[in-house]
Parts: sequence; C-alpha cells; structure tokens
Amino acid sequence: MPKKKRQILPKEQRRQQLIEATIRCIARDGLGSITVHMVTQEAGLSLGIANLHFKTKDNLLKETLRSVAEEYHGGQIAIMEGHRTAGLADRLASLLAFQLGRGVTQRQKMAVWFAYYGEAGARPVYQKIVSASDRMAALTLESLFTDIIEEGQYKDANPAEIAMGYSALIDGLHLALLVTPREISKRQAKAIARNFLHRAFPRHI
Amino acid sequence: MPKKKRQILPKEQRRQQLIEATIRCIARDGLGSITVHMVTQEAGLSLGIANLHFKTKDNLLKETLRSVAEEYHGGQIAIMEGHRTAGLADRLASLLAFQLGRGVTQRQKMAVWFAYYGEAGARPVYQKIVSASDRMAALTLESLFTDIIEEGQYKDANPAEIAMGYSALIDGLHLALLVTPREISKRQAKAIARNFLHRAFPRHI
DNA sequence: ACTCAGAATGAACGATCATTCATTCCCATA
DNA sequence: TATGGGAATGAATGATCGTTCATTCTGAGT
Repeated sequence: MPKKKRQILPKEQRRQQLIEATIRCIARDGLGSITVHMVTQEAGLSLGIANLHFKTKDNLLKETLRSVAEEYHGGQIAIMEGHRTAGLADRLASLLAFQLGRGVTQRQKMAVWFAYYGEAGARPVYQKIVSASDRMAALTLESLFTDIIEEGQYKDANPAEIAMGYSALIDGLHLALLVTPREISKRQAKAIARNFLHRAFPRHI
Repeated sequence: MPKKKRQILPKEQRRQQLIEATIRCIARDGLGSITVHMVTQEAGLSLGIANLHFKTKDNLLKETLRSVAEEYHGGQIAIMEGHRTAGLADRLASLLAFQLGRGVTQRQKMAVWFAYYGEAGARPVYQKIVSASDRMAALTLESLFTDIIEEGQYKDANPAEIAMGYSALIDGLHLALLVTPREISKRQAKAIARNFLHRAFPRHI
C-alpha cells in the first residue's frame, strides 16, 4: 500500500472535503449509524481531523445539512432568478428539469436529504436549518407563479397554494424515487410533475 | 413514589406495549438517538424486557416500522375496499379525509414514518418492509382510480400515473406538516390534495 | 538551508449502550 | 394452600464511539 504523505491544506478545503465524505457516508450507511471513524477514513484522513475542523461530530452533521440544503434550494433560486431574460415558460421548464434532473435525484443527495428530514421532527436545529433556505425557495417559487398567473390570465389561481402543492409533489416524488425506485422511474416522475404544472398553467407548459 | 408491582402479561400485549413506547420515543428523540433504556423506561418496564420479547433492539425497530406501515396502509386499504357499498365519490372523499385527518397527521405518527424513510436509503430491510404494504395500497388506489375514470369517462387519464402523483403529493404534504408546520396548516393541505383530485376527476369531487 | 506556527495524527480515555443471565417473583393449576 | 413454569428484573459485561492532546510533520517565509 502506497503510504499517503501527510498534506497541509487550507481550512476551507478540508472542511469541504469532510462534508463531502460525510454525505457519502450518510448515503451509504445512514445518518443513524455514522461514526467519526467512517467519515475521516472515507476522506482518507486521520481520526482527529473532524474534531479539529468542526469541533464536534454534531457540528459536522449540522454543517453538512446546511451545505446540502443550500445547494438544493440555492440551485432552485438560481434557476428562477438567473434566467431573468428567459420567458416564464422557459423558466418553469428549467425548474422542473433541475428538480428532477441528474444533479438532484442522485441517490446520494436524496438519501442525505431525507435522512435529515427524518430526524427533523426530534431536532429543532435541523428544522431551523432546512426552514431557512426552504422558505426563500418557497417565496421565489410563489413569485414565479404569480407572474405566470398574471401573464396567463389564469382565473381563481392561488399562487401560494399552487406553490405549496408543487413543492410537496416534488418532495413526494423524490421520496418515491429513493424508497421505491422499482415502482417509479425518473421519466415517470417528470411526467407527473409536468402534468401537475400543465393542469395549473395550461398555456405555459 | 408508589412502587410499581411486577405484573405478568401475555407476550402479545407486552410486544404491543413496547412498540407503542418505541413510537413515542422515536417521535420525541429521533430514531438515531433512541436507546433500549429509553424505550423500556417509557413503557414503565425493566431494561431486559426489550431483549426478552424482541431478541435485539434492531428487531424491535423493525417490528415497530412494520406496525406503523401496516396501520397506515391498512387504514387506506380498509377505506377503499370497506365501503364497497358507498359510491366512488364518497370513497374518494373518505380516503382524503383519512390521509389528512386526525389519526394520521399526528406529529407522532408522521415523525416515526419519516424517521424510517430517512434510514431506508441505507437499510434495505426498511425499504422492504415499507415497499410491501406500500405496493398493496398503491394497487388498491390504482383500482379505485380506474373505476372512477371509467364511471366519469375521463379521457386520456392514466390511473397508475395519477395514483403515483397523488401518493407522492400526500407524502409531500405530510412532510411539510412535519418539518415546516408554520408554513402550512392541515386545512391548507386538505385543500391542496382536494384540488389535485378535482383537476383529475372534476365530476367526482 | 533553516525555522517555527500551526496543521495533522492516532493512541488513550471515559462515557454510553446493547446484551446477557443469575435471580426474583407472579399466578394458573392442582 | 402449595408449587413449578416461565415472565420479569437489573447488575454486570464487553464493545463501540466521541473527544482529547501530546507528538509529529509540513511548508511558507526568511
């Protein structure tokens, strides 16, 4: 075995490295049975490194959740606000493609996401971290839907309610893809989500 | 403190007692930080009782999941098949009332449900337990939707797809009620689900 | 080439937890 | 009332894990 040489790197890089190793470990072994040994070994580093950079294991887990939540919700927001030049219909299609696309629906990411949701009921800290970015994404989505409703002259359409329904549907589809992948394909999931949007905004998608 | 007298009860009753205590513990402290001490104390019994009736802690957790899954999916199936005399529209309404009603949307039940989903990605055993009852409920739902589509002459409606979408939506709404209860009320959740069904089967609900 | 601040290491420690099993005690049966 | 089968108990055990910190090692600055 080629003895790995000890290497010194910037704090931020080590932190990222450890967070990524944590994600892989959670996806493989679950949030409940994760150990500091596992994570540091997965990262190819020594045992003490986790406590050096994150103080405690608990803190490492919190920072990992924050990272995943920001990547997911940040991605959504970027799509909805970034393409300001694009039309509303295009933005809607991009959003759907992102939420059920390769990046987000990797088992690894979904597993981490729901592992934390699972503990959120008992851990207010997790709830707070998720709520923070979740709320921002919700507001952006609501704003996009408001614009679409105005442009399409959809009568009796409540943007907040449609946004909540759509978000719930996407979460539910992710859950189905994670827990019963044999029963549902990504293609089907996309069709279902598209159908939901089509029924709400038939002239846009 | 009134010293509790030791009492001998049938095996099945003790098992149920321990499963219920486990549910309360998971809801309060999370699946990840549950201990045998917690559960047996919550049940008001001695430490060794869990291993006596369930052999291992892991087995107790598996049996608890099976119990919750069967209660949830069994409840759904009972509603859809039990009211054979009732009309299709009534059955649809009953289903919705059950899925977002008092019994199921207790924080306690939802917390347990998602705690297991969270670990399902890493624990095939959990996946298998959930899949088993989930699949049966899905088939029953699909069959109900097939009947409704025929009765209502809904053109181009795919019962399997609508059933998957509806199930995903319900799961997503439960998740929202659990994780961000401030952002969504049970009333809103019901309205959203009803809306979904109304758009699919406008002449039935 | 030399130096040293601090990054990285991992053996050791103490706390926690699942599991065991010798013992206690209940209660159906006779 | 007497009693045996087995349900219930909880102190003890051994294994696992998070955290600490004395020590080693690196590499930028001189």
